[in-house]
Amino acid sequence: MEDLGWFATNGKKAMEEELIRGRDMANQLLEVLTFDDKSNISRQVKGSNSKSSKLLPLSIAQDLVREVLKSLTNTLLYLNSRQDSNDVLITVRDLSFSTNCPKMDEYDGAYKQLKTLNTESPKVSKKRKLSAPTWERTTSILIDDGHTWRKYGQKTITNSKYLRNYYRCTHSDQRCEAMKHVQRIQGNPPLYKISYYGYHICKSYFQSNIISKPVSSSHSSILLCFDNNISSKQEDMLRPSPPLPPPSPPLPPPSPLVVSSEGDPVEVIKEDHFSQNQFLLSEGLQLWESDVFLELLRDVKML
DNA sequence: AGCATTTGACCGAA
DNA sequence: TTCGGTCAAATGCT
Repeated sequence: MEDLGWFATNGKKAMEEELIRGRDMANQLLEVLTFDDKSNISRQVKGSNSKSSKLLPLSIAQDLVREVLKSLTNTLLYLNSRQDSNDVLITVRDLSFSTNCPKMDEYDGAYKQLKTLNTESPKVSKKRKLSAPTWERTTSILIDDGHTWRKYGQKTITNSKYLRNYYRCTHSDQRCEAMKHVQRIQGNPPLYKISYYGYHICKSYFQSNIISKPVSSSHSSILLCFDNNISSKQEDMLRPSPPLPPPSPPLPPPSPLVVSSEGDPVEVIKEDHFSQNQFLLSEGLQLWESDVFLELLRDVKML
């Protein structure tokens, strides 16, 4: 429960920093979007050997979007990790890019009970999980959430023509007990309900945070743990996977939240068998066109 | 070989 | 008894 103290002390400041960072990123994004692509591309292709110059505007913009999303998500996660955050969930619901919501179990009764189920009975427990998810959202597109998930089951649900898919963090071997359920609740336009249970404590979670490459160096040093939930699998599909760097320096202890860093490709559920973690890479830019994204930008702009 | 997915079976809750 | 969540063997993929 000492985390509560940490949270009370640092939460507000951290949220403030996150929001500021998000605003900065949004501004940068705006610049990129209004940039003359052609001239920019030619300049960059010929151009310097600076790190950023290797990126085409599209990539830059994508990175910025990720940063914005990360920032917003982090803030929401902060808010959502407070006990009095009932109203925040409404905001979260609207943030279709948002992600898995790792929460301290101290804050989350549902998770606590789930954890109890998992840890107190070493034998196989097939108890039905609590109905209250840690985090829930409804979205028309399935966004990579920064974590890799392993599907462990699917069920037909009564009164629903769509299957419900069950996923758990691939790092369950690290005692990471994060899980998520994905169910399509509407066909056309597609609408998915995603429920997250528990939070990530796996290493990759920290790693992804640390290897995150800040677009703007000025705010890159925020030492918070958040989870932006972008599946690495999707990342892999987007960019030929570079080897992960060695584990980075220790982060603050069982941190409340975590930021993952990279890629926000669109996560797509297969129409037919609902196989998860299938992503439309080339459609990463769907983000740009989606109402959700525009709404997101609007929100950031208003900060 | 190692990891992810599929799928039928099992189990507890309602 | 039904339903939903999970397990685990079989299978597929890289």
